[in-house]
Amino acid sequence: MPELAEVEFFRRRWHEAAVGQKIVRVAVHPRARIYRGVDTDALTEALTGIRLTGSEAAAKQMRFRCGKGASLGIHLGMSGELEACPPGHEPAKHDHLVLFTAKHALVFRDPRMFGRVQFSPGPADPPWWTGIAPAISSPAFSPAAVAAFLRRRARAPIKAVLLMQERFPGIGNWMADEILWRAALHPRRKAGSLSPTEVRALHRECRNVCRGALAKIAGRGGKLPRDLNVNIPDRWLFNHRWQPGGTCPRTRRPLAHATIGGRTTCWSPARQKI
DNA sequence: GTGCTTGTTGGCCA
DNA sequence: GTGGCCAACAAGCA
Repeated sequence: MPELAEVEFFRRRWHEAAVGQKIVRVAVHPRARIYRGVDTDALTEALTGIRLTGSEAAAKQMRFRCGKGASLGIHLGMSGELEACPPGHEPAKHDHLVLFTAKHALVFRDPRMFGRVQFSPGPADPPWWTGIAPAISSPAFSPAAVAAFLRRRARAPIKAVLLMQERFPGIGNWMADEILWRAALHPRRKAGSLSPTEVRALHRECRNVCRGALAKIAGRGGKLPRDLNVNIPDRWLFNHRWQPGGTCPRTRRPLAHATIGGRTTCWSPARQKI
């Protein structure tokens, strides 16, 4: 599920519940795949008794700062979610990491375990954080940078290219479809075939969809919505893409589905032409 | 049982 | 060496 804006939504859940609070107990499922490469004993020992001091999200990665600069990294993978439960929460089958404070149990739940926990004990920025590409909202995400990337991936379908985190950090399957739909680009178009005008449209809609999704899903700056996706307007493709017999909210014509770039893709044939 | 699923990675091949 | 494609990872759901 989680792409850029959902990640921010879940980050805020933990942040608002627990920043400033001390972690009094840590519960881990040590053999869960989400800990691949992480020493869970060391993680438990390092986190117990220290305070959560802040958090950030970048692309699909979250970083929770604790104690004197240690970093807990969380990637939600395909099915991960974060929740702030009452402090008496009993970890369930897929609750692979639970941080208990006096007031909450911070739960990382992930049935499919494509997610990942990382930990860096020192104050230095860990490589799993510094390696994230410049945000789509940043000046480094320029039309020229997008054009250069599309030239390098010229033969790949544009849908597949939008999923490449090295240039489009935080974009996932539904956001990629939303961007292409708004830019009126067929997902099978070869990346190298876009005109300069189309590249500018793609760049613009990347920014618009990121900004809009953050505002609707994570309540950007304001109050955090109670649930995911409840505020996404019906004028977005998002609310129509999985409906049986779903229609394009702009053309009112039927939507199409196919596997493109290895992923299920939805588009509006009346609007997005090859 | 079958065939999906909003992510990432490594292996294979052109 | 580069780029593109695909299976694998694991569990739940229809």
